[in-house]
Amino acid sequence: MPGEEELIQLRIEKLQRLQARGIDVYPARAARTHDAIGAKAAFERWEADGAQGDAPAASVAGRITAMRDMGKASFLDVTDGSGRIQCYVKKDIIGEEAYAGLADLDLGDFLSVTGPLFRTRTQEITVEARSYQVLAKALRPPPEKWHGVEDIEIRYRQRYLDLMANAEVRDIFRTRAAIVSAMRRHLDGRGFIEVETPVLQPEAGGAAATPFTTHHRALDQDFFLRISLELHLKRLIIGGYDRVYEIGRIFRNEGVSWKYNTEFTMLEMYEAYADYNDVARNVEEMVSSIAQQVLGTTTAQFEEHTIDLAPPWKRITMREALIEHAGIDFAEFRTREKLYEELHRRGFADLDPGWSWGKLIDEAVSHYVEPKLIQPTFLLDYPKEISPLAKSKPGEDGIVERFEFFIAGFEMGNAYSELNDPVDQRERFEAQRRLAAAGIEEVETLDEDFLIALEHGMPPTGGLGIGIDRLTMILTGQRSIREVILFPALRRKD
RNA sequence: GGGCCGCUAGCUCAAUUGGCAGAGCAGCUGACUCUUAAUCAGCCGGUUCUGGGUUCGACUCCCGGGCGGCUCACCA
Repeated sequence: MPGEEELIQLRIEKLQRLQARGIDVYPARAARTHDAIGAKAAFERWEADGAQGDAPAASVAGRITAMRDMGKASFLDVTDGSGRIQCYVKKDIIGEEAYAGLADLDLGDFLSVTGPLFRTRTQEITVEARSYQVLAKALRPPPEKWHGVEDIEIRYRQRYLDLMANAEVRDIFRTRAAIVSAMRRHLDGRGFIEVETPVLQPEAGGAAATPFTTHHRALDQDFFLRISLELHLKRLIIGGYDRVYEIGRIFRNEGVSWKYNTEFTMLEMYEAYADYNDVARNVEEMVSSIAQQVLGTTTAQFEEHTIDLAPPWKRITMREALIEHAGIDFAEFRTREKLYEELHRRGFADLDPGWSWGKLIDEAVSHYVEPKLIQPTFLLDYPKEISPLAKSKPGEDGIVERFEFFIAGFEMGNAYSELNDPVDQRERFEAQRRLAAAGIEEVETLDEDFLIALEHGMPPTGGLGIGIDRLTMILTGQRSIREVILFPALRRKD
């Protein structure tokens, strides 16, 4: 019979047969004494203790992931969150009726099996079923047992099938959770407090990106989904917390690619009385500590690269890096026009004449430098025009105390000695506004409410943002950000 | 948004030059009381992403549309 509809119909008929026998196919409670791994461990302990007396018994519960029918005995594989355990159902032991009932079970159903543990001839620890209980009937067939789900569209749209079929995928998201957990431990251990700030904001600031907009009906006012966490966290520093962080989702209404997802998770942390050098030390310690806890080592394999995350990481200024990798000393091209001309001469095709000097430098760095930064590297001292929230570097005109750090050639995070001079900050916002009028750059919007906060006084502060998705990519060796986001943004399919 | 590639059974994949749309897994029937990608025999299963066109004949060629991947652009 089976097309999809027929397969579903057959399962519904089985469900109805079970119900006709008075069986609750979706019971509220499950008999369960051990998870799969725990049951095996219990049996091994009993063996290690000399196998005295009766073997331990267990109730295990999980999804039926394989059935091997031998006629008057069957083997079922039951898989739960801990792993897989085999169950042996023998007609002589379980009885005629219960054995016949196996016919109404399907791959994908949830089942609880109860009985003593034993080792089969091939030494596999197995539950010898004395009884079983249906926990939930599945109406659709699971993915194919050997190849699993390979179709990328199914994997993303129906992630549960991907997780069901592909253990490596389950591991990636466990690792992601472990990364975030280790990150919290690191920060909590250093006296940072975790806070939550608004996702819906009247101004979306803290980054140069296009926000999503929405409308609040009761307030009859438009809101933006946040594009960074920065400005609210600084308000908390102003309020008197010395160390704050937030791990939160942010949203940018821009293109998607292997390294950009529409919504992504960022850690931002702010530390009063620290500067960007202090932040850099904290970053390398935190990331290497996370790797040690999650991977058991401070090296990570990413494509063909072995990444060494142990501190200290390389530090190089943007100017030095451009000299080293491109032979351009931007000190020799101090104006926008000269730099534009030089890059144009070098074959940059898509330069916009409206771009600022800083934006042009950024462009050159993206092209010449970033792909070379395979081992963890702090790229220091950015142009002021593209860093409106960072403090100027003393003695260096047009440069601010800012770094981005790179691993495997792409950006992981961004940090500054935060600008705390409210007059300077206002001028920076105004300069952004002028840039927006002159060119096509995405710019920071002026946030008057934030400026008022700054005018109340903010201590010298070091701040940082890290893309958690990207860090997870590095630590799990994944080439696409969609492989580390459970439900990546996809176009709706109708 | 541009370019390139992909879409065939529930899943994983075939299909020669344009010539009857196939296999494995899953499912169904039967055999089998220690199997584990169980095995053996038989059977069922298709809007070939979608809408047009060319042709005696289209999974295959042409045009439009959808979704996805890669890439470029955009983007901290």
